[in-house]
Amino acid sequence: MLDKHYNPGEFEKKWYEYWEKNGFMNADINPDKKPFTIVIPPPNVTAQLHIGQALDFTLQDIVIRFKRMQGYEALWLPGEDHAGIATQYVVEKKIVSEGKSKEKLGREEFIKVVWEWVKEYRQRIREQLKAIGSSCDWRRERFTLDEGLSKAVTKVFVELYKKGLVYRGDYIVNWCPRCGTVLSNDEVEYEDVKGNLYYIRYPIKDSNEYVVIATTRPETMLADTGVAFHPSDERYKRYEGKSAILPLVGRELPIFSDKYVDPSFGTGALKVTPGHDPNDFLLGQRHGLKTINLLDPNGRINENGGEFKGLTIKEAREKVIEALKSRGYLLDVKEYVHSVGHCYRCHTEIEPIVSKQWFVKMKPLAEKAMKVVREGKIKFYPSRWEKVYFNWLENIRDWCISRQLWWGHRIPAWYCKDCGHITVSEDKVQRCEKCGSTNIYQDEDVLDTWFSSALWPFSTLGWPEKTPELEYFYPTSLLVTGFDILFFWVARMIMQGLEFMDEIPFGDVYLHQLVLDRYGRKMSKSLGNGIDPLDVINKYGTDALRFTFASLAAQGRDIIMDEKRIVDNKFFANKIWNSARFTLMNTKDMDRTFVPEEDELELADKWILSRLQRTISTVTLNLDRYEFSNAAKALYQFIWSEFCDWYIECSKIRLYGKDKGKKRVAQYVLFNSLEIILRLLHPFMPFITEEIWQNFDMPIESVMIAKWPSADPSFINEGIEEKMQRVINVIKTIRNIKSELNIPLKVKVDAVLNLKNDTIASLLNSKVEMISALAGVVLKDSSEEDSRAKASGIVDNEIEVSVLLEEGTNLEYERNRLNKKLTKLRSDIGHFEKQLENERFIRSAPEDVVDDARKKLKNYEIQYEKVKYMLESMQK
RNA sequence: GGGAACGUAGCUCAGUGGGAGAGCAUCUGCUUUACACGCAGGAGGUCGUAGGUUCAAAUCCUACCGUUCCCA
Repeated sequence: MLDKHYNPGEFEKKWYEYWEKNGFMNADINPDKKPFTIVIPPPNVTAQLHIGQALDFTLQDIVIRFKRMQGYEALWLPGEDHAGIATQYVVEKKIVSEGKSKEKLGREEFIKVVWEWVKEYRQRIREQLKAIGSSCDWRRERFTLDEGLSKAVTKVFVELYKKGLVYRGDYIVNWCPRCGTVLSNDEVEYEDVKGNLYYIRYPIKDSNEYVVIATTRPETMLADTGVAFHPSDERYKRYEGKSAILPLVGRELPIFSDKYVDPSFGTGALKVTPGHDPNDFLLGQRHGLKTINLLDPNGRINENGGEFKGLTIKEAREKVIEALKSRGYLLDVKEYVHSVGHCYRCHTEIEPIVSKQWFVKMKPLAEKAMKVVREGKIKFYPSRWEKVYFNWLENIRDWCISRQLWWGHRIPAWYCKDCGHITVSEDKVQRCEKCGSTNIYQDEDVLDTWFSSALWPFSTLGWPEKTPELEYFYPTSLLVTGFDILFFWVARMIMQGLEFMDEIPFGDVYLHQLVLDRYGRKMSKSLGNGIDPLDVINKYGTDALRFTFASLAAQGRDIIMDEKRIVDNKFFANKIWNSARFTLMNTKDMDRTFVPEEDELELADKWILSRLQRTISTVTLNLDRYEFSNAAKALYQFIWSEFCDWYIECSKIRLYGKDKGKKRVAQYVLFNSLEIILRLLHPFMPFITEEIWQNFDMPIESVMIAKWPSADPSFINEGIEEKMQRVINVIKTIRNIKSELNIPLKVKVDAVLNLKNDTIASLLNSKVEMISALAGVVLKDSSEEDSRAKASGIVDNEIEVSVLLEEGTNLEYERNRLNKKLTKLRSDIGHFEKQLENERFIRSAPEDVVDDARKKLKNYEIQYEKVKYMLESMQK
């Protein structure tokens, strides 16, 4: 027996264990079934899961449970990501707080400590995934640093190198001084920072003239190798071809023109620093300028900085400004807000530097990746993301993949100290492949984490081995992730899938929103506004959280997460719980083998079955389109406003009545409706549906492996729905009248129905019991004379209902009600009269629209007359 | 500077050419034996602004105002 209140904490864990023990979540190669595969976006092992990931995994689980019930061999492959830079950062922070440092520990020891961290957090993540209800096949769990996956990474690197798509070169890259590594362009976040614009005088060689240059980063002047202006800028034309003398340093700088320079910025003259600015780097390449690197690997000014050697960037800036000022070069300082790149992991300001790094040539890969989306082989949901995807790929630049970290896949490249040759190989290299020397060493750096996650859809299935799993489950069916990693991850998976599998990695990409707090702010540690999914689960239950996610997962870009929404859905779960409790209480004695004949079904039975079929098709259709919120809304509306509010209430008459034959028909419909509801609801609310299912002693051992209901159109009956709606409207009209007159619903009043014809009469006469029970009335024969005052309402053109009033009832309320109704009808009539008076409307609008307007006008006119008559007869 | 969105009831959002919708909040009345985590009934919007297209615009077009995100 079910408790009066829904207490999710009491059963959630139990059912997850039950599913796991019975292997319901496992997927195996099965030639008789079609596969449906999702690989999890592997969470970083840096921390436990946050609410955004809870959303991500909930949506995946909804789809995977749906597909599993539909009969697919549904594989949801779980795993975690080693997250190179991020994990190294958090572990480093931890050991520093313990008074240690990674340098003191050394590479090998440090990596050991990281593995300990990884072990702990992988376990935490697993537990959280289970708490959310994720039905993953845990036997297939993977980690990006697993042996097999590492082999895949090496193979991809080597093959791309052989194809010339991976190369090593000097280029301007983003360097994070805190992490001590370079980053890819995509790992840099730009932010407006308040700074200054410094106006510096650059003397012209062999003259008394000078140009003034404005810069936000005066310290980089030490590495200046040119001065530029816009070709059309008359102010500087005469200096073209001359040289400027770099203050403090004395180096000669060629002066030249280039369209890149913005004449309206600062003074229109630009100092060019190819070694420390990405745009200047390109400019320098175009004009053959020297590139000077100012920084040593520790982030301090090197010998190229002359007197400033040994200082950090920040210190150097102050000293340079001081020197410029004291030597008369600094003319002005103005406040200025400009955009500065920050490390996406530790938020330190990044330094553009020129350095030798490994890159992936992106253009050829990008072409193919665009093609498959253009041809519709990969579909984005919502589709507008395709534009963003194309925009990025069209402007793509080469991808810097080497990282100066210890934690990650070591770059499989060996340098020969004798001949300088680079040997790139999948196996450990002992001698230089060119000169045979053993005087070689492996690259110290590791690969960007995203380089390995780009292979995730096939490396997790066994690639580079030709496994049967790969054959069966690849390409995967769906990828669900946040739009924030569209470039980092989604696009790169598409490229690598096409390059190495010769096939797309997935057919559908669903990009969900980001979860914001209830004020629409991003959740962050510094704001302290993050929501821990486990807290929510403990408070309201997993199913309430999951249903909330589903309801909010619409086409918008954000999800505003207000705890109130979760509370609402906990109430919904309680409602479901109690409808099941009611059903259980009232079907204990039922014979489950009994199936009623069609003519035994009452209006309400046929109605709920018809509505149920519609709900099945609505939910199925919307899940097929990944329209989670529409599916959730359809379920909410059906369960609460139709099944509970109307069907259960109607069924009570028979369930509590004496007629055994009628009772068992109601039991049949009630039980079977609930059973279908449980199946439909299961992907959204797996725990409560399982708990209820098990209480009903169903023949199938878990709702999770029950079949997804398929809509049976033969049960859909518009005529029945319309009839039921009219009965409902009668009841609502009576309730409305009573409420306006302050008569409590349960106080029975006498009422009379005025019906236009026999068809209506026979419909309503058969529903007298229902109307009496649900509206709280005793229906009187309309032919009987009754001198009591009446309060009447129009249900529609053919049905009028009058409540007979006791002596002394204040009729003022009733008059107000009718007058309000009259005003409404008058405006309705006005609207359609106006429309129909318009000749052009009659001429141009489709016939059915015109007919419809005519019909409505006529109806309103009839009703208007009736209400007017009612009012007049009350006046007397 | 380039690109993508968004602006509808107090809040969160549905609604892609034919009379403005939902949930929550709010108001009123109810200890109705599944559920007060409930039941019933109300009130609440010139659909950001201004033009245009159309017989007809929340919906299509243009401009503007406001908000957000991505890229440089």
